[in-house]
Amino acid sequence: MTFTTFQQDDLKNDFSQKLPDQQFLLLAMREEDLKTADTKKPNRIHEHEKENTRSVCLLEQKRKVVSSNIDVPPVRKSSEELDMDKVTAAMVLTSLSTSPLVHSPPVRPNESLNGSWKEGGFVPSSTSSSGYWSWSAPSDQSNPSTPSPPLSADSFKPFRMPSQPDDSIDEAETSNLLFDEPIPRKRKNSMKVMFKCLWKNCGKVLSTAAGIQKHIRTIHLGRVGESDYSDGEEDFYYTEIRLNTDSVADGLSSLSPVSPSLGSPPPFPTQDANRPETSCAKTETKLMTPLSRSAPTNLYLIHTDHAYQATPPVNIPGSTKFTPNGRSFSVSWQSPPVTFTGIPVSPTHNRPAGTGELKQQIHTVLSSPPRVSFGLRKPRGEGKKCRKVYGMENRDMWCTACRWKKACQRFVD
DNA sequence: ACTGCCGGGCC
DNA sequence: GGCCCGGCAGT
Repeated sequence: MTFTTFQQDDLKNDFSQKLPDQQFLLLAMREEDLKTADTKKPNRIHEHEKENTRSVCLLEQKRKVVSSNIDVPPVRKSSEELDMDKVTAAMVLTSLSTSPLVHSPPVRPNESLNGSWKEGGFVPSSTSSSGYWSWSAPSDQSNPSTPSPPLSADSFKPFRMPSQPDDSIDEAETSNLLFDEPIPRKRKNSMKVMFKCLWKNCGKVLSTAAGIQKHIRTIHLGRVGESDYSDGEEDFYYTEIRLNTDSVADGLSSLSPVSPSLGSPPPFPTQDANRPETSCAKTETKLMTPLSRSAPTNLYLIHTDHAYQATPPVNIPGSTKFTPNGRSFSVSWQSPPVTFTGIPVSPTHNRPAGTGELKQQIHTVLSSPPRVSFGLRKPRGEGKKCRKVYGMENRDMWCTACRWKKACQRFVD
């Protein structure tokens, strides 16, 4: 499997020729978009969980647009259509980018593809020149007998994708969304989706997202009394696991993008011909744009490493590093039956505000426990301290802590 | 430069 | 544990 890195300029032009034979997904965001997303308070993701569904719907809608172009390749979209794409893409990006957990966008083929699906999958779209969605056409059809769309309804999973509903999205800020389709289509019924707890030393696997969330909530987050309440934090600590019963690893996952200019966390789309799913890794920065589709046998785990993260990124064999515009991110993958897990970053990180520069990298890590990085140092006390109040000359009046150059105990902030 | 205080050493 | 201080980092 290979991924290709595109520069911003590539996206503006027809880059279809540059597409590798394999699937890939490329998502581009404007720098402003990323900044916007970055400056949002992490906690906000917890405030709009109910918007998750909306995010998913938007994705589907977006996908629909894509598919609509499939059969009409070189035809340019109408301006109205383009506008809609813009809006939709912006909304999707925004909502997804704020989601710490990157789940692949569920898409219902029947609805989103307008019946234009062909057995082989997507047909190259000419819309790439418009900076929108673009799919690469699979070169072969792995399963002619199953002319179903790559994305099946039964694979739709209501992943929670916290979004920010009240954040108006400026169409003008919408950037490019480029998708690519995995070439080979996978057979249905060969995958089983499970949810694995990423909590350190846990690894509990449950069959439902709700179950794993509840598990995390009650067991790890200690929210016994509010087991029914979810603020989305538990999303950070579990990942989707695809258990493949098929030995053939023809599925590919796509990867996506990143803001060429900012190096945002690339959305991570993976595609499953039959079971599109979303595998999302949340990041507190909300920069992650989780547009993922998974190949039947692959599950990607995305991890974003911020400058403050203490743990260095882990690269595993079969990974690729992108360096769009100097900003890099890497993606790792493996063939089935290996499972990728997106490692979420705790939303509770102590992160400096206004992180304009997003030094981010996306990594896929195998079975990595959730990593949580804390601020190295607690915020400096702002109030008066013994030293200031009494002065150096009255050092004997200082509290003990101050005398010992420890955190002041008398004038606690 | 000043200040708060962490991390660590010494007793 | 008490005491002290080098040094980092925020202001």
